[in-house]
Amino acid sequence: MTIYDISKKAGVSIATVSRVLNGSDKVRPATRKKVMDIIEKYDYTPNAFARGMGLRSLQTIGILCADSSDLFLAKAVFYLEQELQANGYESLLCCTGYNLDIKKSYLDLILSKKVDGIILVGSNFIGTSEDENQYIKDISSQVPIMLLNAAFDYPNVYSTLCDDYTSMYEITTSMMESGIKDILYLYNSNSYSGLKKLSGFKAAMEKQNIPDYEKRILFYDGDPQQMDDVAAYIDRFAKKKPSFHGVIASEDQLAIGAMKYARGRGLRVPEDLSVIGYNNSMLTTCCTPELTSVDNRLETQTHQLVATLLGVLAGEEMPKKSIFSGKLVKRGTTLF
Amino acid sequence: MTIYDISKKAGVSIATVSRVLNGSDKVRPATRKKVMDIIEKYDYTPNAFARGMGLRSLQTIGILCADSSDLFLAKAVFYLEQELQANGYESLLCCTGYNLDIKKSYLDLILSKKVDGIILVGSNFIGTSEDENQYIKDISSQVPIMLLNAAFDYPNVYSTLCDDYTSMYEITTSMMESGIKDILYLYNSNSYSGLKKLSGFKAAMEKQNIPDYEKRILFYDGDPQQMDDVAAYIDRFAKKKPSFHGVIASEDQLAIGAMKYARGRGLRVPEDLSVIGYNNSMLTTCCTPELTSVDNRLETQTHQLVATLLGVLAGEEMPKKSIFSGKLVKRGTTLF
DNA sequence: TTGTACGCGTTATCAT
DNA sequence: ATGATAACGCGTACAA
Repeated sequence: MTIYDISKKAGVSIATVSRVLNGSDKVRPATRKKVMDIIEKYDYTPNAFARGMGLRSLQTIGILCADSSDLFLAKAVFYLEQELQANGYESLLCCTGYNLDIKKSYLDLILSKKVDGIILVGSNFIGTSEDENQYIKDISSQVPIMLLNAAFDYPNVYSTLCDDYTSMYEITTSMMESGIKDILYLYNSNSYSGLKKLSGFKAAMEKQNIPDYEKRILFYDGDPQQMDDVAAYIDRFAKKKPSFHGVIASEDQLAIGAMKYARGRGLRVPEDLSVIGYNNSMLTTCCTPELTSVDNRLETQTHQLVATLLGVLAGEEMPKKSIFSGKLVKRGTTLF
Repeated sequence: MTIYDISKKAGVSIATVSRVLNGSDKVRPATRKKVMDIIEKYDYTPNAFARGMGLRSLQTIGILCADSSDLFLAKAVFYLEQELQANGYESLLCCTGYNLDIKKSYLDLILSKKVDGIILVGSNFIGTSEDENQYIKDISSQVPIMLLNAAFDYPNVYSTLCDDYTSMYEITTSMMESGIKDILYLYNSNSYSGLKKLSGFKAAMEKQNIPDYEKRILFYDGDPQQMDDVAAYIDRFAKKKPSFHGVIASEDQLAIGAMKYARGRGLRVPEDLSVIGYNNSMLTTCCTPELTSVDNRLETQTHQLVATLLGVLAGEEMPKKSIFSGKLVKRGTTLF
């Protein structure tokens, strides 16, 4: 069934069928009904490829993320897909892994599929050097690039993120005000967001003139899903480095690892060790006591991101950068 | 840049350019090089829509799942996307939710985008009645339908799954052999897989002639991510119904809820209460003690599913049903 | 080995 | 309001 077949059976031209299909108001109700009847009778659906060719678009957005099974990224992808779906767009998902070169090549690939826009999910797509981000500049001329949880200032690149710096500054300060000044900062990513969090922690420490706080900054280089490895890593650190009575982690998974460490040492949480995670994932309610964590308003972010994208595609001028503040969700691993 | 521009600049016809592009061997090396140089010089990429029209395919597979942020489904989607990507296919992701009518409409939608095949991720796409599954029959004539973690016998429908019935039968039997006969079975889904698990449990119970075991079968109707609600639900059950010293859950999340229940009651796990989960998700290592669970070999399943799909698309005859046995991963919540 | 010409199914631009 | 027709860019018989 093609538009020609329909037009013939309905006794009109293909132009009229096309008008009916695309809801043009310049068609007589009687004609519309006649055409619609035939369309429904033969269960006709326009050919997507031909349609894409005419419209230069298949109403598709490319979603790139390093690992869609990651707790945080999976939720982001889910929200994004829902929002896009609700607005008539399909989602082309592409999991790139964390290697930069592979990311680049996938970006080219997805671009060749003629997507209307590209969403880069997670701050690991943005590096610190101009050089690392060149690949984004290269493609931004072709389609709008949306960044979730990262920021990069460049034409046709739009950023939506949570103010991780301030969140981290505030929770660090809160913990110090509760009396715990020797805080271990545990992180595992030097992504855009990862570095923002780290500087938030540092700023809070310096504000309170905590000496040698850098010695309590610990980078974990393994798989964060291996909680036991995280725990063992902290344990090794604890054996020779300065003591600590609080842990702030850049991710809930790492915080869970810290709780495992505490349990292994016979330390009570939160009495002997306070712990704060980040992302407010479902893990926070899986452990005992439940984990205090930072909610980075992912759903708000994804909603705003898609709204911005739709605006851009409609030719409107949209904000280049949308920042939301995070929110501390207090549970059982902290005293305050 | 179109194929015409390239052909003109290279001094050949578009047919030759097309041949070079598609790796035909019927083109002289010198000509190939000449064309390739121009292509690279102008960074030419064929228009995907026009290409799709000619080939009647855009090398795209539709992946449908109820909720891509679900721990299990997210991992499945991730593995699938990786496998497809590695074989030159893109993934069109579509999250449908659990409502049947919505699933149907999304299926039509994704079909209209001319995907080469459709993967239904998760057993919730298959109902018990013929009527519920009619929508699958309707579309199976158009593209191959791949089922992950479910089975349905129909032309052009291929199933890949784990033998949940046997897994559940075996772990139930194991727990009984360890001395625990009063086992609470906790589940939250009547999907294909959910019912298989349930009958595995029942069969094991009947085999050992356990009286009144049905009274210890508990259906939880809420959000499984709310561990506290699960715990409270079990607690209410425990107050008036027969006692139990073991819990087998159809999902890790429910098992975590059971552990929360135990902690609330002051019961020791596993001394006072044994617990087994299902899916072997990352949650198993987040709790204390770590959760014994069933690994349903998701990666093996996804690998096989994609292999089967590729075979079908290549016109080969492939197995209609691939079943893998599960594997019990013993951790700290069981005595055996 | 290479080129010509047509088909693919739409949308868009003109006339009418 | 409706129709005829020209793009759109590529793949591919078929011809050379």
